Amino acid sequence: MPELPEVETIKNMVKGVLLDSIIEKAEIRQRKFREEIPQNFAQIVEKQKVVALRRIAKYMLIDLSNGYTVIWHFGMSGKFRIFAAKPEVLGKHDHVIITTDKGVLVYNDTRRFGLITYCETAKISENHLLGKLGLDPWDEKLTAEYLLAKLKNKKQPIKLGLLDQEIICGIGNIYASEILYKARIRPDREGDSIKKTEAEKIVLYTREILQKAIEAGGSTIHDFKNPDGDTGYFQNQLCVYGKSGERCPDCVCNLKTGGIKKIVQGSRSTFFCETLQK
DNA sequence: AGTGAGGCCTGAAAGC
DNA sequence: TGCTTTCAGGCCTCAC
Repeated sequence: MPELPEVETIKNMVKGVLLDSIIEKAEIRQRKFREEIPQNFAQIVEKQKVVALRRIAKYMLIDLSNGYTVIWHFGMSGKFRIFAAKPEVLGKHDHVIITTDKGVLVYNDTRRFGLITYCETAKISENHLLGKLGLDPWDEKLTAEYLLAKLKNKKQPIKLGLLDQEIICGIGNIYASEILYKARIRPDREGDSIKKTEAEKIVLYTREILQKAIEAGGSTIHDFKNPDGDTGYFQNQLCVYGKSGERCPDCVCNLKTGGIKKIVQGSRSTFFCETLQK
């Protein structure tokens, strides 16, 4: 579920419980996720101080005082809740409970597509999960030229190019549709058909949309909840995602054209306006 | 090498 | 009402 803005929201909200705290206990009630939680996970993190919280792509990183970093991914349905003390009653999918001297984090992940592991902080760039990731949206190396070079000879639709975490990392299915809408580019265009001015728009709107989404606390389409139990608000600003048949906000045409279209690409839904996106 | 389909899991919502 | 099918903010692996 969570894309970059939602992970950023989660990171900001767990700061109070995690940053500069001492991890007293890591209770693992379920180990089977996208990767199994390592057997010695609790041993690695317990009694350590949290020295930094970071986000890389859709991963949250927790840097510990012993030179290890916890790598946490939320998959489609992962979420935290924050408590002052461990709740007496836990839910079916409350899989991991982190107790610090500042509070308790309960990790709930219905579908278990998330992932929790660790690696040496110094070796993050070699990590198999993090090492191959492309540029962060705000990396200054992300330019129209970079994007064009990555899209060269790509016959894949541009929408799938935006979802490719080895090009730009952090964009997910909602924001890919939104970015292409703002850039006025049809999602089914071949990657290598993108012109320089269009690549510039993609870079610009990637940053703008993700930034606005972070400011709104992310998007809640199905069940995203931040650690306070609240939904995000960016869904109210979405232009096309999930709105097939409706009129897009900037459209000059009428509904006789059928409104916003939904197509399937790479077995995921894409939404776009046939009138405005060329 | 690059691409598309299928799979991992569970539950909500839609369809019949 | 109840059963079946479809779909979901991600990502990996396997065939071609």
